Amino acid sequence: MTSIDKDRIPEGVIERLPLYLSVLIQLRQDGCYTVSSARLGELTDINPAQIRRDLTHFGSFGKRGVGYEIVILVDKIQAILGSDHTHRIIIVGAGNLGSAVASYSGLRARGFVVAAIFDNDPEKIGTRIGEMLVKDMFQMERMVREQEITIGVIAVPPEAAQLVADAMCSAGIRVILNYSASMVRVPEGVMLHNTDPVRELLHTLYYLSRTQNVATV
Amino acid sequence: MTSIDKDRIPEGVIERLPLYLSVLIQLRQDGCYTVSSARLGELTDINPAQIRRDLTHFGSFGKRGVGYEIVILVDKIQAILGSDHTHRIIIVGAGNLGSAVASYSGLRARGFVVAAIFDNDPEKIGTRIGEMLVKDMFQMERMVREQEITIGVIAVPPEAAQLVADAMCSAGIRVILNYSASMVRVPEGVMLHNTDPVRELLHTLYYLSRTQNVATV
DNA sequence: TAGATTGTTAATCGATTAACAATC
DNA sequence: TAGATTGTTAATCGATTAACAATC
Repeated sequence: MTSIDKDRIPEGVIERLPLYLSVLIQLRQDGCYTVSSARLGELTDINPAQIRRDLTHFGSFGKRGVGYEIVILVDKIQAILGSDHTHRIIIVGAGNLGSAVASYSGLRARGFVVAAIFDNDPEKIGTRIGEMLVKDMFQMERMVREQEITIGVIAVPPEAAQLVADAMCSAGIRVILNYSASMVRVPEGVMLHNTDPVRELLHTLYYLSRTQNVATV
Repeated sequence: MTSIDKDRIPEGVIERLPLYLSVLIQLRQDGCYTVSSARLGELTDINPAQIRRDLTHFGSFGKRGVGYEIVILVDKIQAILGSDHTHRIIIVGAGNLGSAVASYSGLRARGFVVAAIFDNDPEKIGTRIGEMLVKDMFQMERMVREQEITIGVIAVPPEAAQLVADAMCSAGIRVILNYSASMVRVPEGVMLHNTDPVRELLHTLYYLSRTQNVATV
């Protein structure tokens, strides 16, 4: 009835774009030039019609009879997501989890650079993770403000998670990826991803106990 | 039209159950006894009507005019998911990522026990992660078979991920949680979760660049 | 009893998919 | 031209939500 939110994109579409991107980048590495929606569908377990429809929300990037040129599609999706330029992120927590995130090879490959890692443990401050010095937590707010960093990763024990989240929010962080075992709350306007790995295991457990076949995710 | 898959449960429902469970366990810890769907809705950012509807797929667990008794609901959801008993899992990869997963406090709390950690690096084999000895990768298959372990976590560098996945599948692992930066393929019947943290960052990036308000996830 | 909240129906909404004309 | 595959419409499907009677 209204014509206003004509170009609102369904959340599901946005969730699938990064998946397409992963596969496309892999294909590009493998030396492919074009890919059809049918092939993309195989690789992602997503219906080819859906892939085509998802993409048309943003334009028409393919050639009929041919398929999609991979480098073009990569560029387009990156532009849509805003990953066509580098994003600086901070990590709070220099334990195993923080170290794992910091050295995660997928970060750099997709345009994320770790600007700093913070901890409040005197034993960790000053040590190195890869080539990066662990900084004192009290420097976090200033650095986020000064360098206008918008993305923060929480990699601390559950007791400390909410405190860290609060500090991040007041410093101006706009996206938080929370890896701690505890759920945190953030003010309106801050985007929060509670990525609790166990939650996924539990989800899968349901299907395991029923011995059903399920699409891989 | 058909009456056969009358009690098929939508995937979305199963995905939300672990979230309800997390919140309920937290509430129980805080000393609460009952909770209404309205309150659960606030805590999870899910519509109360949806919560009630989700639960009725499995029975009616609440009291009208009162709400849900937390301990009962926790039990019920755990029974539905199959997390009412302990599950043994293995981890392959004893680096930072594997160590982080192994020492993740949320595992034990929700019924998962790390049965073993494997690596193929001689420098790591024999060392300890927490109280657990890192075992040689070549022992993995036998142990999985003998102890009938069904859940495996991949925490190795991307180059090794597919090899590890193959080994797990042939050993009889039925659920794989892949934390490596590379996508793996598994045979039909094995449930795979590619949990690529960067993919979530990319997804969120879209909303960041648009400065839209989005429900937290 | 009055107030609250569930369980459940029915309506809405939106996403997925099949199908096919357009076109490379 | 013939074959392939996109872009797009229209149909289907399923999930979300509002509303309310049941009942604690």
